[in-house]
Amino acid sequence: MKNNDKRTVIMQAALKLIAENGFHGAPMSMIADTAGVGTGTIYCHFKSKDLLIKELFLELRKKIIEVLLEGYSDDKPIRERFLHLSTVLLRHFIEHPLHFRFMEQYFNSPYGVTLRREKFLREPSAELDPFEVLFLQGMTQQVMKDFPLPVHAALAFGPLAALVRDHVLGFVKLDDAMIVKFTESCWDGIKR
Amino acid sequence: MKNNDKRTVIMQAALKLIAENGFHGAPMSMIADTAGVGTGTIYCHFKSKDLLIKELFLELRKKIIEVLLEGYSDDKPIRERFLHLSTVLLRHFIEHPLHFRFMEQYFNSPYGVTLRREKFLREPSAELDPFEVLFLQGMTQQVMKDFPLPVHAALAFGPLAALVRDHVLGFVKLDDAMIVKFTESCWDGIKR
Amino acid sequence: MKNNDKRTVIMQAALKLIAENGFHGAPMSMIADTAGVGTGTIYCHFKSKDLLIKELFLELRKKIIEVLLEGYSDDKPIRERFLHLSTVLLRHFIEHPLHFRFMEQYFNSPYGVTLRREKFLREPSAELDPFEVLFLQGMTQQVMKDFPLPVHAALAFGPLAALVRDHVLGFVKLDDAMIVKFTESCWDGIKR
Amino acid sequence: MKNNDKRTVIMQAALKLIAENGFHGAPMSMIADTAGVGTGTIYCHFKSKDLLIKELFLELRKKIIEVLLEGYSDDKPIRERFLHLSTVLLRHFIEHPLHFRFMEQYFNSPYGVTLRREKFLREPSAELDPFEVLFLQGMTQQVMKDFPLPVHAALAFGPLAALVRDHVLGFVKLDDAMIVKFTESCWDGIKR
DNA sequence: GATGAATGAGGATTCATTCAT
DNA sequence: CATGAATGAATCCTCATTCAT
Repeated sequence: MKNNDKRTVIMQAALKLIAENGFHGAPMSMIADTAGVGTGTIYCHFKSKDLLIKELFLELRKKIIEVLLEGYSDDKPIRERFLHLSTVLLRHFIEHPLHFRFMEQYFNSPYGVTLRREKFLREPSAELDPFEVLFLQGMTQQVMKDFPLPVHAALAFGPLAALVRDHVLGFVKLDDAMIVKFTESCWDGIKR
Repeated sequence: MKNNDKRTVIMQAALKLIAENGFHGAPMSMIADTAGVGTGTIYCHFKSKDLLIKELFLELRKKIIEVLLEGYSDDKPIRERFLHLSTVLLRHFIEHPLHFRFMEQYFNSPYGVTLRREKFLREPSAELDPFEVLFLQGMTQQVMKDFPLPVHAALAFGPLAALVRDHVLGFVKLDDAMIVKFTESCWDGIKR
Repeated sequence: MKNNDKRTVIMQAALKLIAENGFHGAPMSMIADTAGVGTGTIYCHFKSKDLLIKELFLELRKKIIEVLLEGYSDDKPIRERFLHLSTVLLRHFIEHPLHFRFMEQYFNSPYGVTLRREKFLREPSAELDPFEVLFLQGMTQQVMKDFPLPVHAALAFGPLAALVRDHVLGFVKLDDAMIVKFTESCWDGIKR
Repeated sequence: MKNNDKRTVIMQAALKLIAENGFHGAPMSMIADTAGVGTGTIYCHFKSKDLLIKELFLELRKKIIEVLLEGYSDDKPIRERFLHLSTVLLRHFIEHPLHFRFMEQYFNSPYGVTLRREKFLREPSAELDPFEVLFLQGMTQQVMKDFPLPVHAALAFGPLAALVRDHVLGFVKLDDAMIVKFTESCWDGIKR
């Protein structure tokens, strides 16, 4: 437990510093200070800065997937499912701006490129994420436009990421009504 | 002419390296090597790395605005204008992947945040970019949904940026038909 | 203990190199080499070159003040006190030529000017150094000429500094008799 | 004449910048800018920065010697001659603070050490400067204390340099009465 | 002679990582 | 496991000097 405590505290510190200052604005020594541990201690838990970042990413992603799947059912209509997923995701990032900022940094960096490349190259048999399943079904049911998956992803996540960024920076204020209208607009983009 | 030659060659080298490796993956020494000049030479033309980056950004933006406004007229219908601007922008980035990658790095960095903040804080009287004018008119004419400008921007640029990123990384292949269908989908997202 | 060892060793190296070659003839890398440590190590103990220099100065000054006040008493006659202070100071520098050379560099640089300015501008209530007290009392008792403090300082320290410089460079050889005669000559300059 | 113009203008610029900022605060490019000439031009007139500095020093020294010898006669009594030389020198530096600051930088640097060493090692037959002649005669006539030349130099120039420094930095204000009293005090230090 | 763009060695500083305690 | 002092490669930038025009 003590072990896990330190580990968690280090990840929190890294999350905060990287989200606020970027990878290069978060030296290991600063992460250690913020976490209240010695520099060397980080290396007891993570083999390198790269791996610390990668693990942090995996954890945040895991959390996101959990949130997305909470109360989610494949039985409901495509549109409803899309709106549910989008809304939940949007709310999650609004509530956890540091998570969003970190993920943004991550994807917009060699890490992210590698990740996407791995995803792109994976076996078709590999597990799909809920959005991918949704898009494929949506096209099969002819409810959604016929596009390659990355295009659908772009139409669905692109606006979301852009909007959250503006929100996090304080350029827009998003209330519930706006969130609903916004996700419906995203749906308008992909629906047939 | 010679003067401008070196300057241009340095900017090209910086563009390439920053686009491919990010700001921190493009040391001045590497830029100099790539440009085939001495390290000090860069400082004859740009006072600092920051200013080199800033000038590069301004140049690329200027070029983009030129391209956007070429053959653009305020007289045409909103939808047509939106499709024109989107298509031109999309094509421009597809043809100049390095420009896109650079702009992406730029916006996703303290530089970009500053820039957006300045734009956000500016006087309402200041000049609007063509997209902003378009959005405002679209709302006035009740052709487009009623949203704050940042939301429209998110719905319009978000997918575009996301798609170009995937294209640049080789995850999608965009032909003309796809481009048309894609930009129309973006329009579907913002049209009333 | 180990900690203090390195710190001391670094300061000694800096003292030697700066005394011999000036601030600009003592790069951090050379100081590190001389001290037998890595370059980065210096920055574990001193935040910057400036601060290393400043701390070195403060340490040397502290040592000098200690030496000056050892066996010094305000009760003795002005002349005797002056001769005591001058002699002790002269001997100290002769025994520690590096200290002298460093102090000289320091005072003849922006550091020194700042220092003198601070001293000049300080509150009259602030603590005076032993020489200043001596000069003021000397004038009150009408044993010394009536001059502003800086003039007395010039008459007292000017020759001393000039002589030590020549001694350090090997241009004069100072034996005990000469030291006595010299300090008495300085007294002749300021006595009434 | 044009030739000489540039040369002079460069030396003036170097004098000003070095006096104000030290050798390392006066890059060749800055000297060129201040002088209103191209960087390369300096090298048409001076083979290197070192030589520019050395020539500047020689010129200033020449000027000083001229001023010292103006109206100076070996026939007058020692004391009068000393007071004349000291006063003239003091006034010269007060009127030309940049000259003083430059000379100070020069002497307090490897240049100065070299110079003094050369002077020290020179043939006894070589020409003596007026002060040296004066000191030797003063000792012969038993008007002055019996000291090696460097000690007399220290007693005579040390206070002067220290005082001018304080004056230049604005720490003392020297009027005519003070100058007289001060040089007499210097004489008190060396007279028998 | 005059120019100033070009050069690259050199200097201060940062930071991921190691290792002795 | 935890620590944090030590390390040195890597980075940005400066500046004396050269040389083609």
